[in-house]
Amino acid sequence: MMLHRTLDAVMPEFRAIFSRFNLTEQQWRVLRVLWESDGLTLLDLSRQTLIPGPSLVGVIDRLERDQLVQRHRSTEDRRKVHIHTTPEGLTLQQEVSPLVEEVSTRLKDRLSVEAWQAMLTTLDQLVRDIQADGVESKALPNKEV
Amino acid sequence: MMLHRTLDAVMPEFRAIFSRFNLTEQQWRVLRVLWESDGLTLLDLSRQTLIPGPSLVGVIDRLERDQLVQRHRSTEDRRKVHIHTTPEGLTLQQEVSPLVEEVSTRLKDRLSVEAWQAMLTTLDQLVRDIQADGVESKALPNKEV
DNA sequence: AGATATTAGTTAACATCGAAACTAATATTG
DNA sequence: CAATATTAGTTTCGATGTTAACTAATATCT
Repeated sequence: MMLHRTLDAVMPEFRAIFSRFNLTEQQWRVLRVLWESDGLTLLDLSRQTLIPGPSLVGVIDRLERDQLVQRHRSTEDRRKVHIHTTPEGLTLQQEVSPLVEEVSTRLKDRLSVEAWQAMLTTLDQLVRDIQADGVESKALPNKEV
Repeated sequence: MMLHRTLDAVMPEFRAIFSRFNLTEQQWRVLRVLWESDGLTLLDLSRQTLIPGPSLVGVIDRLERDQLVQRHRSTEDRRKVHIHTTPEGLTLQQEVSPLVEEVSTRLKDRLSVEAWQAMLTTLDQLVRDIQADGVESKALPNKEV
């Protein structure tokens, strides 16, 4: 529950930025990843943004509607769809990125470097542990109990 | 983003429990709080569960539909609506609580007590800091910059 | 090859979130 | 007291999360 509370406290600052540019949080997440590695497939995007597949479809729909990205059906494997940013999308990055960076830095500066690092390590450890177990129990679904 | 990732890793274990009893995460949050302090008003519930008001209306609607809680319009201040659990709701607690407890404990045991405590402290500190600023900037909205 | 399984993307149904507006009731103020 | 402000709850709209099913395309296996 503490995690929820923290997100509730932290996110509004970022949303304030996004809404100024008519972006949502996950639209930003998608664009941010695409700016690093353009042409990702939906599945890869889903993994890197932590946005579930079905939701991502809608997010991409709206980004495409707003001319910020484009869908390109793969020619070698026609199941796959690659997402590419547009010039408009790239321009947007130049405007938004500095603002996001500034808020991030301001947040980090509230805490000591050690506390921040310790928290990241702890969270990361927790995630790894759980996922290690998760794989096990998914790999052997019948062996329970 | 690390917070998102952690929630993504942690929550499925709990949802597995809830879905077994046809509960959603926030239905559980509401019931859990009500079991501690019955008859809370919607606003208080919203604050304690971190569920925004408009969403809470729907959550209560469905809990009421499933006979787990009841709405009671206050007589002294007819704007207020108090939410009370039903016998069915209380019964459900007896069944679900131990399971949730068990998973919580299992999660905590993955980490050292110090790491766990440090993380809670850090998150709490972050939230307090932000909210301190937030109050300021809301109290003096024009004085920015 | 032909049936079957798997994968990538999508759609559907339902619940929730976020922001804004709206109603009813109570409080404040001139 | 009447106009106004505030408060509690609700509704609405657009976007997202969850789960399950469904389509199209590719891979596997007999």
